[in-house]
Amino acid sequence: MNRVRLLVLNAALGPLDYKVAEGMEVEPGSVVIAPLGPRTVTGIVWDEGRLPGATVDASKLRALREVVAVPPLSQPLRRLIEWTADYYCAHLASVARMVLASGGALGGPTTMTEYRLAEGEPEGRLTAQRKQAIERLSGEQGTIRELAAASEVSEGVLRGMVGAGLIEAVSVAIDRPYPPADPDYNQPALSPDQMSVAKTLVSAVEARKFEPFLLDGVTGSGKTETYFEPVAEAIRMGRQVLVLLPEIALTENFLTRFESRFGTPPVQWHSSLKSTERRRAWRAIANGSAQVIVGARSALFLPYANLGLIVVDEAHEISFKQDEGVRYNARDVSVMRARFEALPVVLASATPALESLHMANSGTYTKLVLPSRFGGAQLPTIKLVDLTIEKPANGRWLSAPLIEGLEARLEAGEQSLLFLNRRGYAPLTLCRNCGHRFQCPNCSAWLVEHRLSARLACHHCGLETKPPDKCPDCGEADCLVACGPGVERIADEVAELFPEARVAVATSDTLGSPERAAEFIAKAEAKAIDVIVGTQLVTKGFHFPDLTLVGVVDADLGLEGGDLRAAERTYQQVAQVAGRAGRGAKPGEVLLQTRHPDAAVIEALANGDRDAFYAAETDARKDAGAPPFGRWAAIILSSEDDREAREAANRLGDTRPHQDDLYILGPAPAPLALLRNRYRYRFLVNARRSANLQDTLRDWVSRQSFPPGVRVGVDIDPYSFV
DNA sequence: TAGGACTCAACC
DNA sequence: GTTGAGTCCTAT
Repeated sequence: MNRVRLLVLNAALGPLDYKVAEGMEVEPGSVVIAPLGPRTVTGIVWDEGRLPGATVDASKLRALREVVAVPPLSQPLRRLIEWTADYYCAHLASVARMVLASGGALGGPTTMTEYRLAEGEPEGRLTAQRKQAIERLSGEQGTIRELAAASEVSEGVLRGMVGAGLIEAVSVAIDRPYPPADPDYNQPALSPDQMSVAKTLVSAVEARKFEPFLLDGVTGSGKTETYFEPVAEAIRMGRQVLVLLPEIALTENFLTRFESRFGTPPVQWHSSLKSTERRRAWRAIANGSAQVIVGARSALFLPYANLGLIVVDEAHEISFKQDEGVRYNARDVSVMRARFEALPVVLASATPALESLHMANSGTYTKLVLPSRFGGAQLPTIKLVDLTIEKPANGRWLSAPLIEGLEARLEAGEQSLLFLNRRGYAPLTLCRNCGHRFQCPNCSAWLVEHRLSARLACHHCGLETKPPDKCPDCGEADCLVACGPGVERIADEVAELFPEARVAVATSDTLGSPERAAEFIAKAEAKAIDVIVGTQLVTKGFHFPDLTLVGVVDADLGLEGGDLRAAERTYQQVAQVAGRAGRGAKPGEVLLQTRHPDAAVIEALANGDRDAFYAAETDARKDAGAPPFGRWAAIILSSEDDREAREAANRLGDTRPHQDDLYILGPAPAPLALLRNRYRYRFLVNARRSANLQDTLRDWVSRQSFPPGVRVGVDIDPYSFV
């Protein structure tokens, strides 16, 4: 082969042809560096004939610069890249970028220099900056850039400290191997149900062929221990396993359980890995030496050398859907990857997405059921508290029955969990004098007061400001009033009601890092916390045996807003958080505060009638032509200039396709009409299953050209409708 | 008339 | 996406 076609890692460029230099060995999947104009680009040698484009005259071809010293991307992975780009209307280059996630992992040196504080007491006087660095960097090691971020001191100051001997350089080998996991380290005792499910999955791993499973097990049924058996089998066979988790906050719990089963923690992959760890993990994954990889959705696209099993835990979680860049759903792409790689994939959940359940019920997925809790624990009883009758006091959010429940648990020395899916103290802050509402300047959203960090924060763009002393509108001092509850406010209310109770707030603000999550779990397990007040972060994964009361502060919250999956999400969240109660010997109780006790979802939750909920939801989806019976897509146009965005959207609207199997709504201002300083307009597309949705959208959007400031994003199977 | 702001096409 | 070339404009 002396002429090759490259997929170059540049979204704006189509495939480019090159000639292979004399003596250079390439094959499909080879990662190469190619000259491009005065620059170079990274590219992947692609299969002949699979990247369409005009053929360039041989005389114009330039020679490839070099072949990067990493294993070529496998054929199944190349098919997955093509499928993902095609299905989600994304650029091949953007998908390929996710595979080569860590540019630094490609070639490069085998050792890296990291820095840490030098041993011994620093001598002489220290500047404030240096002092701060010394205080904050204790126990830290990383590149100068990482240390600068950790200490909030500039890189220049740190380099100066290296020169002064206050910080020392350490050489770290990138390819040092991970300790091997022992499949027989600690075989747990499984229930008969678990054993039968485990056996099925182990055989599937041995069979080395594509088979999707829905592992449908009630909360506390021991799904993790069950799927550890096929994981062990894959390790014995020398094959790799990928376990996808929806949130980093859940990783800590998983790591502990994994280590006690296999004797060593798995390899981790997530966005906050340090660059050295990232390179190390990437290379170990690509050369096959990493055995079990636990990661967030981005781990799905890594170039596994020898994958034998994929597990998607808490597969119903919407955080598997990526809402920026390539808008893919890791749950669905996992199944496709398993298909291309010919291996089993397990979607595990206590509250499966309707789509997954539908696939299982129609026989496309093999359904495995764990119907009861492990160790004889009972599912909790669920009671409704009708807030229209049991009204909390003015400015309070906890009803009398819930307060009584808390009191009883405190007296019995048991733990309680209050769930409210709202971070911060209050969702809205206003001026009592003039009514001024604090709004994010970059987004159409209120600023949320966070008292723990004394900030007003926008949950959409990350803006944080100090709460002002006086109203910016009318100038009145000390006039800020909080409107509505957030978890911090609920925690305050509990502290006022029970001053002796030890209350902990559990949100991404307080448990953001693995260390803090671990600290929280340790404290909760040691019963150093009486009442946990948390957001959706506490709805899954946690296992506290003495937690016997779960209070859902506002069961209706998820039903508001125009989300097409609102009912399902409410059901899942409440069912999951209810599942935290009574996981040990003592039975659990769940109190749902609601203003709509007659709503179908709430009734199904109260009666513990999952089938009724799914049946009602199935009917509703059928009527609406929603998944799995029809399909949705969104097109979002955005620009920093409102008029430009609106005009582009209107022009696109004028050329909309007219088809019987496709309904197009819009354009309309997106529910979040301003996000990160960009004005947004949206189309919603509802398609029958018979419609060729992607081709139609691609054709529609590509016929039009947009001004450079306008971004057009296509979202297939959207979850977020903002 | 040098230099800045901007547009545009090519990159294999 | 990035770059260099080309065009137009303006401050000196």
